[in-house]
Amino acid sequence: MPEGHTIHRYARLHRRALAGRRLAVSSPQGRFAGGAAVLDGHELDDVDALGKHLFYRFAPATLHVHLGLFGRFRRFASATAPPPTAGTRLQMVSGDVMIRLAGPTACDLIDDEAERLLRTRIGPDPLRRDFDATEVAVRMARRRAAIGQVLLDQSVISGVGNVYRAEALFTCGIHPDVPARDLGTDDVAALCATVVAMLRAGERAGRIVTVEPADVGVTARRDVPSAERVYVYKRAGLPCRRCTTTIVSWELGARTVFACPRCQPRR
DNA sequence: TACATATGATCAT
DNA sequence: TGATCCTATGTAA
Repeated sequence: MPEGHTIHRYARLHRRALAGRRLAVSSPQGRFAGGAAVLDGHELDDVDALGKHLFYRFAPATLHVHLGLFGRFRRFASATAPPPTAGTRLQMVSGDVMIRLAGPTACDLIDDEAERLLRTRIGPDPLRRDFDATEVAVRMARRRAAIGQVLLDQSVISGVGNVYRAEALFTCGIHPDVPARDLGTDDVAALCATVVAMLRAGERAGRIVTVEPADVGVTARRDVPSAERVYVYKRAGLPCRRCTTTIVSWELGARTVFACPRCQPRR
Protein backbone atom coordinates (compact mmCIF):
# COMPACT_ATOMS: atom_id res chain seq x y z
CA MET A 1 0.00 0.00 0.00
CA PRO A 2 2.41 2.65 1.11
CA GLU A 3 3.44 5.11 -1.58
CA GLY A 4 3.14 8.83 -0.96
CA HIS A 5 -0.61 8.93 -1.51
CA THR A 6 -1.14 6.49 1.36
CA ILE A 7 1.11 8.47 3.68
CA HIS A 8 -0.62 11.79 3.03
CA ARG A 9 -3.98 10.13 3.40
CA TYR A 10 -3.02 8.74 6.79
CA ALA A 11 -1.79 12.20 7.82
CA ARG A 12 -5.14 13.71 6.90
CA LEU A 13 -7.26 10.97 8.50
CA HIS A 14 -5.21 10.79 11.67
CA ARG A 15 -5.16 14.57 12.03
CA ARG A 16 -8.91 14.66 11.73
CA ALA A 17 -9.49 11.77 14.12
CA LEU A 18 -6.86 12.45 16.76
CA ALA A 19 -5.36 15.96 16.64
CA GLY A 20 -6.28 18.19 19.58
CA ARG A 21 -6.92 15.22 21.87
CA ARG A 22 -5.00 13.52 24.62
CA LEU A 23 -4.06 10.03 23.49
CA ALA A 24 -3.48 6.77 25.25
CA VAL A 25 -0.29 5.61 23.53
CA SER A 26 1.11 2.12 23.97
CA SER A 27 3.14 -0.57 22.24
CA PRO A 28 1.31 -3.90 22.52
CA GLN A 29 4.29 -5.62 20.89
CA GLY A 30 6.67 -3.94 23.32
CA ARG A 31 9.27 -2.83 20.82
CA PHE A 32 8.26 0.82 21.11
CA ALA A 33 7.35 0.73 24.78
CA GLY A 34 9.83 3.43 25.79
CA GLY A 35 8.72 5.90 23.17
CA ALA A 36 5.05 5.21 23.78
CA ALA A 37 5.51 5.95 27.47
CA VAL A 38 6.93 9.39 26.62
CA LEU A 39 3.85 10.28 24.54
CA ASP A 40 1.18 8.56 26.60
CA GLY A 41 -1.43 10.95 27.97
CA HIS A 42 -0.24 13.90 25.92
CA GLU A 43 -2.16 15.84 23.31
CA LEU A 44 -1.45 15.23 19.63
CA ASP A 45 -0.95 18.72 18.18
CA ASP A 46 -0.69 17.92 14.48
CA VAL A 47 0.26 15.33 11.87
CA ASP A 48 2.58 16.14 9.02
CA ALA A 49 3.63 14.16 5.93
CA LEU A 50 6.69 14.55 3.72
CA GLY A 51 7.30 12.01 0.96
CA LYS A 52 6.86 8.65 2.64
CA HIS A 53 7.52 9.98 6.15
CA LEU A 54 4.95 10.83 8.82
CA PHE A 55 5.47 13.15 11.79
CA TYR A 56 3.12 13.18 14.78
CA ARG A 57 3.65 16.30 16.89
CA PHE A 58 3.33 15.91 20.64
CA ALA A 59 4.65 18.42 23.19
CA PRO A 60 7.28 16.06 24.65
CA ALA A 61 8.54 14.82 21.26
CA THR A 62 7.77 14.15 17.62
CA LEU A 63 6.87 10.63 16.60
CA HIS A 64 8.38 9.67 13.26
CA VAL A 65 6.89 6.81 11.21
CA HIS A 66 8.01 5.25 7.95
CA LEU A 67 5.93 2.31 6.78
CA GLY A 68 8.51 0.70 4.54
CA LEU A 69 7.25 -2.18 2.47
CA PHE A 70 5.06 -3.90 5.05
CA GLY A 71 3.88 -1.24 7.40
CA ARG A 72 0.22 -0.41 7.72
CA PHE A 73 -2.19 1.40 9.98
CA ARG A 74 -5.56 0.08 10.88
CA ARG A 75 -8.41 1.86 12.53
CA PHE A 76 -10.84 0.26 14.95
CA ALA A 77 -13.68 1.32 17.19
CA SER A 78 -12.19 0.99 20.67
CA ALA A 79 -15.17 -0.89 22.05
CA THR A 80 -15.15 -3.62 19.41
CA ALA A 81 -11.46 -3.88 18.51
CA PRO A 82 -10.01 -7.39 18.35
CA PRO A 83 -6.91 -8.10 20.43
CA PRO A 84 -3.80 -6.59 18.86
CA THR A 85 -1.76 -8.88 16.62
CA ALA A 86 1.73 -9.93 17.69
CA GLY A 87 3.18 -7.32 15.35
CA THR A 88 1.34 -4.28 16.70
CA ARG A 89 4.14 -1.80 17.31
CA LEU A 90 2.03 1.19 18.25
CA GLN A 91 -1.49 1.88 19.44
CA MET A 92 -3.05 5.33 19.83
CA VAL A 93 -6.48 5.70 21.39
CA SER A 94 -8.82 8.61 21.95
CA GLY A 95 -12.35 7.78 23.01
CA ASP A 96 -13.84 5.45 20.46
CA VAL A 97 -11.00 5.90 17.94
CA MET A 98 -8.21 3.35 17.96
CA ILE A 99 -5.31 3.46 15.51
CA ARG A 100 -2.85 0.56 15.32
CA LEU A 101 0.44 0.38 13.47
CA ALA A 102 2.18 -2.85 12.44
CA GLY A 103 5.29 -3.60 10.44
CA PRO A 104 6.85 -0.16 10.05
CA THR A 105 10.44 0.31 8.97
CA ALA A 106 10.63 3.27 11.35
CA CYS A 107 8.64 4.16 14.46
CA ASP A 108 10.73 6.34 16.72
CA LEU A 109 10.95 9.63 18.54
CA ILE A 110 12.89 12.16 16.55
CA ASP A 111 14.44 15.41 17.78
CA ASP A 112 14.50 18.63 15.79
CA GLU A 113 18.07 18.21 14.59
CA ALA A 114 17.52 14.65 13.38
CA GLU A 115 14.35 15.74 11.59
CA ARG A 116 16.14 18.66 9.97
CA LEU A 117 18.82 16.28 8.73
CA LEU A 118 16.21 13.83 7.45
CA ARG A 119 14.37 16.57 5.58
CA THR A 120 17.51 17.60 3.72
CA ARG A 121 17.53 14.12 2.16
CA ILE A 122 13.95 14.32 0.91
CA GLY A 123 13.27 15.82 -2.51
CA PRO A 124 10.21 17.82 -3.60
CA ASP A 125 6.93 16.14 -2.64
CA PRO A 126 4.26 16.11 -5.39
CA LEU A 127 1.50 16.11 -2.77
CA ARG A 128 2.61 19.30 -1.07
CA ARG A 129 1.47 22.75 -2.12
CA ASP A 130 5.07 23.94 -2.42
CA PHE A 131 5.99 21.16 -4.89
CA ASP A 132 8.64 22.51 -7.23
CA ALA A 133 8.81 20.69 -10.58
CA THR A 134 11.67 22.92 -11.71
CA GLU A 135 13.75 21.73 -8.80
CA VAL A 136 12.99 18.13 -9.76
CA ALA A 137 14.17 18.88 -13.29
CA VAL A 138 17.43 20.29 -11.91
CA ARG A 139 18.03 17.17 -9.85
CA MET A 140 17.18 14.84 -12.73
CA ALA A 141 19.50 16.65 -15.10
CA ARG A 142 22.38 15.66 -12.82
CA ARG A 143 21.65 11.93 -13.06
CA ARG A 144 22.97 9.66 -15.74
CA ALA A 145 21.10 6.72 -14.18
CA ALA A 146 17.93 5.41 -15.82
CA ILE A 147 14.80 7.48 -15.21
CA GLY A 148 13.15 4.32 -13.85
CA GLN A 149 15.79 4.21 -11.15
CA VAL A 150 15.85 7.95 -10.49
CA LEU A 151 12.08 8.12 -9.97
CA LEU A 152 12.49 5.85 -6.93
CA ASP A 153 15.23 8.04 -5.47
CA GLN A 154 13.47 9.93 -2.68
CA SER A 155 16.07 12.70 -2.76
CA VAL A 156 15.08 13.59 -6.33
CA ILE A 157 11.29 13.40 -5.98
CA SER A 158 9.60 11.99 -2.90
CA GLY A 159 6.59 9.75 -2.53
CA VAL A 160 6.86 7.80 -5.80
CA GLY A 161 7.05 4.02 -5.37
CA ASN A 162 7.17 1.05 -7.67
CA VAL A 163 3.57 1.22 -8.87
CA TYR A 164 3.50 4.91 -9.67
CA ARG A 165 6.93 4.76 -11.33
CA ALA A 166 5.70 2.16 -13.82
CA GLU A 167 2.35 3.86 -14.39
CA ALA A 168 3.68 7.40 -14.76
CA LEU A 169 6.36 6.36 -17.24
CA PHE A 170 3.79 4.45 -19.27
CA THR A 171 1.37 7.37 -19.30
CA CYS A 172 4.14 9.71 -20.49
CA GLY A 173 5.45 7.25 -23.10
CA ILE A 174 8.91 7.19 -21.54
CA HIS A 175 11.01 4.03 -21.48
CA PRO A 176 12.33 3.29 -17.97
CA ASP A 177 15.87 2.75 -19.25
CA VAL A 178 16.28 6.26 -20.69
CA PRO A 179 18.99 8.12 -18.74
CA ALA A 180 17.32 10.80 -16.60
CA ARG A 181 19.56 13.59 -17.87
CA ASP A 182 18.65 12.77 -21.48
CA LEU A 183 15.00 13.67 -20.92
CA GLY A 184 13.80 16.92 -22.46
CA THR A 185 12.30 19.76 -20.47
CA ASP A 186 8.87 18.85 -21.79
CA ASP A 187 9.26 15.22 -20.75
CA VAL A 188 10.23 16.13 -17.21
CA ALA A 189 7.39 18.64 -16.94
CA ALA A 190 4.89 16.09 -18.21
CA LEU A 191 6.25 13.44 -15.88
CA CYS A 192 5.94 15.74 -12.87
CA ALA A 193 2.42 16.77 -13.83
CA THR A 194 1.45 13.13 -14.24
CA VAL A 195 2.90 12.14 -10.87
CA VAL A 196 1.08 15.01 -9.17
CA ALA A 197 -2.23 14.04 -10.75
CA MET A 198 -1.80 10.32 -10.01
CA LEU A 199 -0.78 10.79 -6.39
CA ARG A 200 -3.58 13.27 -5.75
CA ALA A 201 -6.15 10.91 -7.22
CA GLY A 202 -4.73 8.08 -5.13
CA GLU A 203 -4.76 10.17 -1.96
CA ARG A 204 -8.38 11.07 -2.48
CA ALA A 205 -9.61 7.62 -3.48
CA GLY A 206 -7.51 5.68 -1.02
CA ARG A 207 -6.27 3.41 -3.77
CA ILE A 208 -4.24 3.46 -6.94
CA VAL A 209 -6.24 3.90 -10.12
CA THR A 210 -4.11 5.15 -13.01
CA VAL A 211 -6.09 4.00 -16.06
CA GLU A 212 -8.33 6.38 -17.93
CA PRO A 213 -11.82 4.91 -17.55
CA ALA A 214 -12.26 4.86 -21.34
CA ASP A 215 -9.28 2.53 -21.71
CA VAL A 216 -11.12 -0.20 -19.81
CA GLY A 217 -14.59 0.48 -21.19
CA VAL A 218 -16.26 2.39 -18.35
CA THR A 219 -17.17 6.04 -17.96
CA ALA A 220 -16.31 6.84 -14.33
CA ARG A 221 -13.06 6.26 -12.52
CA ARG A 222 -14.84 4.75 -9.53
CA ASP A 223 -16.34 2.10 -11.82
CA VAL A 224 -12.98 0.73 -12.92
CA PRO A 225 -12.92 -2.96 -11.88
CA SER A 226 -10.26 -3.80 -9.31
CA ALA A 227 -8.36 -6.03 -11.73
CA GLU A 228 -8.10 -3.25 -14.31
CA ARG A 229 -6.83 -0.28 -12.34
CA VAL A 230 -3.36 -0.07 -13.83
CA TYR A 231 -1.73 -0.10 -17.27
CA VAL A 232 1.47 -2.05 -16.77
CA TYR A 233 2.29 -2.77 -13.10
CA LYS A 234 2.39 -6.54 -12.58
CA ARG A 235 0.99 -7.10 -16.07
CA ALA A 236 4.03 -8.73 -17.68
CA GLY A 237 2.95 -11.13 -20.43
CA LEU A 238 -0.45 -9.48 -20.79
CA PRO A 239 -1.52 -7.23 -23.67
CA CYS A 240 -1.10 -3.47 -23.38
CA ARG A 241 -4.46 -1.77 -22.76
CA ARG A 242 -3.66 0.79 -25.44
CA CYS A 243 -1.92 -1.15 -28.24
CA THR A 244 -2.14 -4.88 -27.27
CA THR A 245 1.64 -5.32 -27.43
CA THR A 246 2.83 -7.71 -24.71
CA ILE A 247 3.92 -5.95 -21.52
CA VAL A 248 7.46 -6.80 -20.42
CA SER A 249 9.22 -6.63 -17.05
CA TRP A 250 12.80 -6.66 -15.79
CA GLU A 251 14.84 -5.64 -12.76
CA LEU A 252 15.72 -1.98 -12.47
CA GLY A 253 17.02 -0.43 -9.29
CA ALA A 254 16.58 -3.73 -7.44
CA ARG A 255 12.85 -3.65 -8.17
CA THR A 256 10.75 -5.10 -10.93
CA VAL A 257 9.77 -2.54 -13.53
CA PHE A 258 7.05 -2.96 -16.16
CA ALA A 259 6.64 -1.31 -19.56
CA CYS A 260 5.02 -1.52 -22.95
CA PRO A 261 7.81 -1.70 -25.55
CA ARG A 262 5.66 0.00 -28.15
CA CYS A 263 4.03 2.78 -26.13
CA GLN A 264 7.36 3.48 -24.41
CA PRO A 265 10.04 3.42 -27.11
CA ARG A 266 13.71 3.66 -26.12
CA ARG A 267 13.96 6.54 -28.64
C1' DT B 1 2.87 -26.11 8.12
C1' DA B 2 5.55 -23.97 4.76
C1' DC B 3 6.39 -20.92 1.43
C1' DA B 4 5.94 -17.03 -1.71
C1' DT B 5 4.92 -12.42 -2.07
C1' DA B 6 4.52 -7.27 -1.49
C1' DT B 7 3.45 -0.41 -3.20
C1' DG B 8 10.82 0.35 1.00
C1' DA B 9 15.18 1.55 2.55
C1' DT B 10 19.65 0.73 4.74
C1' DC B 11 23.98 -1.21 5.43
C1' DA B 12 28.06 -4.07 4.35
C1' DT B 13 31.03 -5.65 0.81
C1' DT C 1 25.05 -6.12 -5.65
C1' DG C 2 23.44 -8.81 -1.92
C1' DA C 3 21.82 -9.45 2.75
C1' DT C 4 18.81 -7.83 6.02
C1' DC C 5 14.80 -6.01 8.56
C1' DC C 6 9.73 -5.56 9.19
C1' DT C 7 4.16 -8.19 8.84
C1' DA C 8 0.01 -10.12 6.88
C1' DT C 9 -2.06 -12.76 3.48
C1' DG C 10 -2.89 -16.16 0.06
C1' DT C 11 -1.71 -20.57 -1.92
C1' DA C 12 0.48 -25.03 -1.91
C1' DA C 13 1.76 -29.19 0.39
